[in-house]
Amino acid sequence: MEKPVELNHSECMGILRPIRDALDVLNGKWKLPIIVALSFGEKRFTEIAREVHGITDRVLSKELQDLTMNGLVKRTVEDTFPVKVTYALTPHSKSLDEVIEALRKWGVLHREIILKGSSDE
Amino acid sequence: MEKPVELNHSECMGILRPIRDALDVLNGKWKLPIIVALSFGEKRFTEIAREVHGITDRVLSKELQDLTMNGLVKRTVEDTFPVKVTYALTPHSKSLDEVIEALRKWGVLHREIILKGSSDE
DNA sequence: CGGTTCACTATCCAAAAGGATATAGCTATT
DNA sequence: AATAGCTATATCCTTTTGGATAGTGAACCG
Repeated sequence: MEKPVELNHSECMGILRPIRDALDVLNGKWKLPIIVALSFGEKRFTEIAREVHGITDRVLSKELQDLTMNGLVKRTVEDTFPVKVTYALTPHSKSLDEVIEALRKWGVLHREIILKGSSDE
Repeated sequence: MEKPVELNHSECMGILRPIRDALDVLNGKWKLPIIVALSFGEKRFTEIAREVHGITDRVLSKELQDLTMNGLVKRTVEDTFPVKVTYALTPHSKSLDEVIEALRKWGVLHREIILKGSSDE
């Protein structure tokens, strides 16, 4: 018995892997709101917590770690008074702009189409 | 004490809502693999199940419902032999191509940057 | 000294996503 | 009638994600 044909898969995976990577970076309830908050300038932990309303410290901490590990956010510790920590977007995060804009545009288009209830388009 | 400034939020939400919509449609482990499988032509339930390896019937059923509700997949019941049901991408799904391509390109770029370990970009 | 701010971390929980398995209705074959 | 293939749906369970709450340590405020 020849082994089952799953070969189209390897091919698909080559396409899908980077897409998954990208979605993983952006996904979750808070990544984008945090990025947007930081797009107005660098901020401290509690400032972000206040602006991204509804997020808890625990989750914010974790999300900032994720974003930092993915090179989208730079964490800076100033060893001043009570250890000031600031978060800012990195240059790399700029490269996300096209992606975000593509998502946003499609989201708007999609909503229109769904609301029209066109079941065949 | 004036009420806290959460006004930037309404503004942010206007931008974020469509992005969230778009991510919700694409997200999850299986949506893209299913779309890719269907991009080679219409397929029947079990064909998709075989091609998208690892997916269970239960999940495939649910995902196809989601995609159909979102107008990306058309479900056709042919009342022939043993009720042949086929799934195919809709014209609307074509509009996703740019989004997917943007995600894919960014995923590739991102991987390069992460692998380089550049911690400041 | 007690209280507050900052930047977290720890513990516990609830909800959602996803997987394993079984089964149903239908037809076609034997 | 028994069996098998197709298209699901139902139950149950595990994993992941995110939320609630509290606490840490250090500095500053009164």
